[in-house]
Amino acid sequence: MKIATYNVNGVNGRLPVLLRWLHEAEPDVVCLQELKAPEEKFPLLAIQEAGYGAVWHGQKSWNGVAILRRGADPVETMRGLPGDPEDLHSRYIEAAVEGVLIACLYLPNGNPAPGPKFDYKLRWFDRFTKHARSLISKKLPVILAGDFNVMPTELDVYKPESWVDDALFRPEVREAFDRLVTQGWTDALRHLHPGERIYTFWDYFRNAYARNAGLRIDHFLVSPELAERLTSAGVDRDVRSWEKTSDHAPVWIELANQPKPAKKKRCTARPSW
DNA sequence: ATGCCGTGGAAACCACGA
Repeated sequence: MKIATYNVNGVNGRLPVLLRWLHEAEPDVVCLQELKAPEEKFPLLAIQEAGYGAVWHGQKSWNGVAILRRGADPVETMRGLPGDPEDLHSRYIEAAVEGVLIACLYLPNGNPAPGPKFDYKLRWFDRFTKHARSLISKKLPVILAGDFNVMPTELDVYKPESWVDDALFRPEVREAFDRLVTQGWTDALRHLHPGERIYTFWDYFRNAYARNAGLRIDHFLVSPELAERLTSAGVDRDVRSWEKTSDHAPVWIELANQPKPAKKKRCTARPSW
């Protein structure tokens, strides 16, 4: 199973790019962020014609998240991050696909920092971490995928020294990411490519893509049993060079099919009592 | 390194993004 996450930066403005990439990459599941479209303007028909079912949580102008599934509709299990009824941003949606719980998130940017937007980011992160705790404690296969708006380490930034005061790289945010991962999640891209420079975002200006002045901010965190099933992971960075493209590139992981239940073996171990 | 580009929405500029 191939699962992707892609901050499209406007699902309607980006529709030709999205459809071309779906056709070429053929992911089984896709988490989208920054739809920038209200509920009724999600391009369901075009996505269905491309062979995907979808659940989405839209919002006028900003934010918006969706989960696509090839050949069927995802089974939605939650929309909106729990923990604050006052928070109306569409930044979280969750669905079940073939026994895997997929959480699609768009964590707040948080700039300028310090300030109210940064405070909101930290509060959102805290709520998300609480929810992630409840997911991992269920011992089910879970994937947290999306735009986390965090570079976890210096390796994830083209020029770390110029980002230390930024809301995407400040110590509070990196520490929050650490606390989350420490619950038992595996950062899939980093796990399979330790020490490698991997970017998922390049600014539109200053020729960032050509200079490879990038950031790794789109992540896959997988639960322990899925970590064992990881076979590969990567970034479709070429998509970033297309016309009218997003400033993010699609990121993906592949999971081995669930191993068939082992044949029952005679238990040779002694009972512990 | 400062939103230098890009999107969406409202009103020919503004909010927002990272």
